[in-house]
Amino acid sequence: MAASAIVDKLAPTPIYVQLRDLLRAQIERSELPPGTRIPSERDLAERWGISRMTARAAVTQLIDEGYLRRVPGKGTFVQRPRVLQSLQTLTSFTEDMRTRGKATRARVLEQVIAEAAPVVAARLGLEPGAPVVKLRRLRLADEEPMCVETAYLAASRFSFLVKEDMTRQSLYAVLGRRGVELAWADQRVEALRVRAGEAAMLGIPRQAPVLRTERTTYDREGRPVEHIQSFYRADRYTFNVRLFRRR
Amino acid sequence: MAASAIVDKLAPTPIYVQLRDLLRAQIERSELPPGTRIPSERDLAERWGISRMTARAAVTQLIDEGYLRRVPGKGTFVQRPRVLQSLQTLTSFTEDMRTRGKATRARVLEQVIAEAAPVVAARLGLEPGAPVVKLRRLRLADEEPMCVETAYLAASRFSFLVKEDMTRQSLYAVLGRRGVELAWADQRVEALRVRAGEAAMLGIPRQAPVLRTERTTYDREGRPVEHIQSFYRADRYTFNVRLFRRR
DNA sequence: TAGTGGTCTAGACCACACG
DNA sequence: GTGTGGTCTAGACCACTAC
Repeated sequence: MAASAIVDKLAPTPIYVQLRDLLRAQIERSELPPGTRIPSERDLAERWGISRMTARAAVTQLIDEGYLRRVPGKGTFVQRPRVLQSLQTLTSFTEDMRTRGKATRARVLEQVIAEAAPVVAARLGLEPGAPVVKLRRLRLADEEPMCVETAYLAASRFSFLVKEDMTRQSLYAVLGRRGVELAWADQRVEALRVRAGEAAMLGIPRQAPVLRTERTTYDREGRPVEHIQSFYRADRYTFNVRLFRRR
Repeated sequence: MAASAIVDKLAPTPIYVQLRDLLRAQIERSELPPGTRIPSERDLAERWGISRMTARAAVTQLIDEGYLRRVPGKGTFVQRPRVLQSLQTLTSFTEDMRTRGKATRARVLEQVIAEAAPVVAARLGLEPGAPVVKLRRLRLADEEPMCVETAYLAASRFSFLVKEDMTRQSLYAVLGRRGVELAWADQRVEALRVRAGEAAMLGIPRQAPVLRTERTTYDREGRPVEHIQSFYRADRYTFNVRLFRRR
């Protein structure tokens, strides 16, 4: 590996970001195959004419991203690629279906301001009966019914949602345009026998099993943003996650 | 906050670990309530007689753990507590039930060396037909059947498992004692109608829905360790996760 | 203007791995 | 012993926020 001067100390991009992106690119192009030892932090520093702490910052981020692994006394090694890429877990229905190569559409069943039921209020950190936007949709993937989804959001912050056209748009996309940055969600998944109303809409037999999910999503400040209850057709949908072990 | 000399520079524990634990304890005891600005990095450094970079290391870890949040130009603030604590997601059945306050026990149905079916082999990175440890158990929580679980592990590495008593022990505990460090897992959750055999063992009616999960777990080196298929009683079990949004 | 986090330097000593 | 990552220091300049 030649010490080409790709890292630019005068550029507005931090040096460690440049080095990080460069190393990541090499790993993804398999120039640094899994198991390889990358240059030591001192080597990297000397090669790029930067300090060791800066080189270390780049390496640390790639470790957090799962590309590298440090072994004290031995070196830093390229990890074998993860089966799914990254922890892209919290996704909207639309994003979810897109990665599966399906086109999505929705039939809006309700899009109103309503009073929060106690459970919903608790999840959203509101008083019971507080006004919430209620958005109930039948969601289709490649024109086939996939799930019935009901979303609740505090009307005090998100009343604009009752005026949006929600047949084509992802709720997350709309929120994103309004500057809402979603950060994490707590989700619960269970199996149920379908109820009559949902059975008809989903086009499945009575008594068929459905996957019910309940999700509360929070923004970067830790404020609850939405609470969503969904019923998925069990014959068309599985829920996939990557779990991490607590150190 | 008095500058009591709790941080010990001569102790074997790194300074930033001491400061991190101290700050985390204050947050968890609500001495630093959500929204509070914690002292600036320079303040912390001066108070504890350490350098700013060291103080910063402590803060950085608490940010990764979700306790704090940096706002450039303003300060570092305590995050509101997360509903479930942390990302302790990848857990064994035993660990899972313990956090719900239930005692666990297992009935071993099979504990043998078998040939890997194609699906299992693919997940474990083996050739079809390669020898695997097959461990099939009925798992009870407070003496009530909760799930039927079948675990597969490469016999080349884990043949010792056929000799372990698996009625009381967590598989993860056994692996841990042998130096296997689990890191992450890919899991799939779906809803199904129960099959006759499992219905009888779980003590639920035919046609009842069950939650089927399939999990492949990897160690810190990224090698697949186990592949597990489980059927959970839908009336007794829900699957909970915390999802994170890709930045 | 003063204070904050974001980045960076050029050193240092330590425990651990390996030959 | 040499090399590795793990930790730590005592400064520095920057962009941003708030007053």
